[in-house]
Amino acid sequence: MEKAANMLKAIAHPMRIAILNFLDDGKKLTVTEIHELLQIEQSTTSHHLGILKDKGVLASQRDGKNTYYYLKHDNLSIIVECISRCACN
Amino acid sequence: MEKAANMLKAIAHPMRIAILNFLDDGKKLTVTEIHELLQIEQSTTSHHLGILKDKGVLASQRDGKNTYYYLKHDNLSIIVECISRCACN
DNA sequence: ATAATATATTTATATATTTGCATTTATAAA
DNA sequence: TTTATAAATGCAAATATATAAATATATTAT
Repeated sequence: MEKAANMLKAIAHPMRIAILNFLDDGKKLTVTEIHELLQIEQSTTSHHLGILKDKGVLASQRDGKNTYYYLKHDNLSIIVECISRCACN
Repeated sequence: MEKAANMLKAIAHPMRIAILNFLDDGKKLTVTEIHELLQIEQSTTSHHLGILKDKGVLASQRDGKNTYYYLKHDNLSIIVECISRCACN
């Protein structure tokens, strides 16, 4: 329950929800790609990704200079989708 | 997206997840019932319920001296269920 | 080894959250 | 009107979080 709260807390941030939206369908993106897509500082991006990874929301995989981040559990997309729907009224 | 983040942030707390677990299947509980179930202060309970209501997660309905709280959207249970499953590994 | 690029970490500051206690408001019963 | 019960609010201390800037580390190419 504590862990569930920490995962949700990690997700519950506009930037991080935006990141998760980019990572649906098993997509894998690098820190730089995300930092360019979201137009936020590289270090801030890395920090957010670190939080998501630390709390078990994302996993990462290094390939040369790049680190690819992706959803650790496919169904986490459902949460974002579901909350977005609920938020629309 | 901002609102979705706020709803998630409201949910993302151990006590509040516990509250939502009690409120599945359209159940309605009073502040006192929840405060006794969770063994936390009445004011703390009320505060948490206020946050959940303010962010659109719960709704309330007064009946005499009691105020009943319940899920505003049935499918919010899914989020708690889903995150709990993901948190289990 | 050096330079270039991609990530990660550290640090400092600002801001927000949690919690319990004391108090207040609202409703019902005596 | 007074009393009892239920819920909400204001306050303060402790704790946690967000952000950006600067710095550090890792990897590849020259």
